[in-house]
Amino acid sequence: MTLRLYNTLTRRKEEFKPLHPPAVTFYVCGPTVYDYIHIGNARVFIIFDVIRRYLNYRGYRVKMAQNYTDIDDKMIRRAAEEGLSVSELADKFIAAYEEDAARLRIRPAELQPRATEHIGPIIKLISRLEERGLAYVSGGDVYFDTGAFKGYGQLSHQALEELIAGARVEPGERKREPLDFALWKSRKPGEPAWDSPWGKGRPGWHIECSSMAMHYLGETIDLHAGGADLIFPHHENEVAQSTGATGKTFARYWLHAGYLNIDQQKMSKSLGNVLTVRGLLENFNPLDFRFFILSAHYRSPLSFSRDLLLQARSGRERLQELADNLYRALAGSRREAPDGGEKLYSAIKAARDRFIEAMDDDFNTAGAIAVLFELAREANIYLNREHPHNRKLLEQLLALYGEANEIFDILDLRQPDSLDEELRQMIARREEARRKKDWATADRIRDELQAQGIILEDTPHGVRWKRKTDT
RNA sequence: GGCGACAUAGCCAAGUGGUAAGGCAGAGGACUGCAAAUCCUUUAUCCCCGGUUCGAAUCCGGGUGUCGCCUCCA
Repeated sequence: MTLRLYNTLTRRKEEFKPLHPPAVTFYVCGPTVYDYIHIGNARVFIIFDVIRRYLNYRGYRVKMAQNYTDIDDKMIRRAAEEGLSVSELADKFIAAYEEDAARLRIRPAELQPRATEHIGPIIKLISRLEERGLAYVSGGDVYFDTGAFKGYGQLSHQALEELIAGARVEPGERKREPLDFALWKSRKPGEPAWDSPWGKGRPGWHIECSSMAMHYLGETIDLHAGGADLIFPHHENEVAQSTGATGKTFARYWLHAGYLNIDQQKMSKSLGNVLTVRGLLENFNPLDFRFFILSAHYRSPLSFSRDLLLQARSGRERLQELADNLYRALAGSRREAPDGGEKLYSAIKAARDRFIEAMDDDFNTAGAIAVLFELAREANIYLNREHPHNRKLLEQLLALYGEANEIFDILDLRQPDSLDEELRQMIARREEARRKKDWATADRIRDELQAQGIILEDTPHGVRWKRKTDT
């Protein structure tokens, strides 16, 4: 089986062939750290977190870099508003990002470079472009000469003339052609600045990603990813700069995540419909959000609403319920207990194959999740029927869900924790009342427990408790 | 205006030539003192009109609708 993925550059699904397997180099455009991240940002980071984990699962050794843009116009503006220096602002929101990402179970990339810590390599890259006649100085600024680079528009699949027709020039820019973009911006009063061959100034947005990607991952990287709105101009410009400087392919595969929409519209600051991760997590479980994100294909637009998230939660809880029950059953399981025959073992094997098949097809997470649900039904049937349970079978089931969870991270897989002595006694007293058919007492105790966040379920195999999930 | 994506049951959603996965919600049933969980059953003229094909949700053409990029934006 081979992994196929959709490459924005060619607009088709291609077989994934890294340059130096099993090594894979993967660059993801990270946040500009001028504010808390919103749930649309979170979608992108979750998706590429999952893709990266899946590649590792498939035996690749992924080296991932995700940058922090800690210097640009938005940073400068926001810092002024907050009364902070640009670097203080960056520190604040990098810390906030790390907190949010951790709560969403996004694993940090191996490399998390900051633009301001790589001014040297950035300047070197600009110089290379200058030497090759692809950059020019105008005022104190340096611009990329898009007209001099053959192949501009290859990623966004736009003809140069069409792009020019739509392009605008901001006041104060000194570029020759509307599509040219700043590699280096000369210092304005009060702005942070670094020394350079062109005088004091700061890097443009696009050059930092090219520079850091090549600095850490090499001049040709395997995967480059980001949100769909980065295709143009950001990634187009990265292609131009990097290929322009080295003459080599910059990124072999470009992956782009679809938008997360609210009210049928793209979420954006200007529309005022932004929901931050912090705001979301005040009311929702991070795992429900991950599950929600993974229930759609990563390239499709996805609508967000409270209702849809609640729908996702109900589904996720079914899988969580199964996982908890498997662990509970494991505690009382025996090696020689009935395992229901070959049927379930082959169902587990088939599930693993189909899971991989779905994920190999351009990371079809929705299809892969469906496999987990189908196996869940088989597993539930077994859990309801047999007692005690066969240890080996339970272990194999848990192994399968464990593998899937190592990629998706949508379940809490854990041994059941224990209850306080007091609560245990309440349950025992209720059992006693039930034996005496004293339903009033039994129900009163059940209500009391529920008030303390403990939900009781009377199953054919005895009473079972679980903690009420938050939010 | 240019480029592009999408349109599958009440809702979400997978599915690129062989006759519609999965989830949520609903209905009925089993189990249960009740509840919960679970299991069983049940819900689709695949946006419209043409065409190609023995056969199309899937391919082609034309509509209609929604969204996006072309400007900072994940």
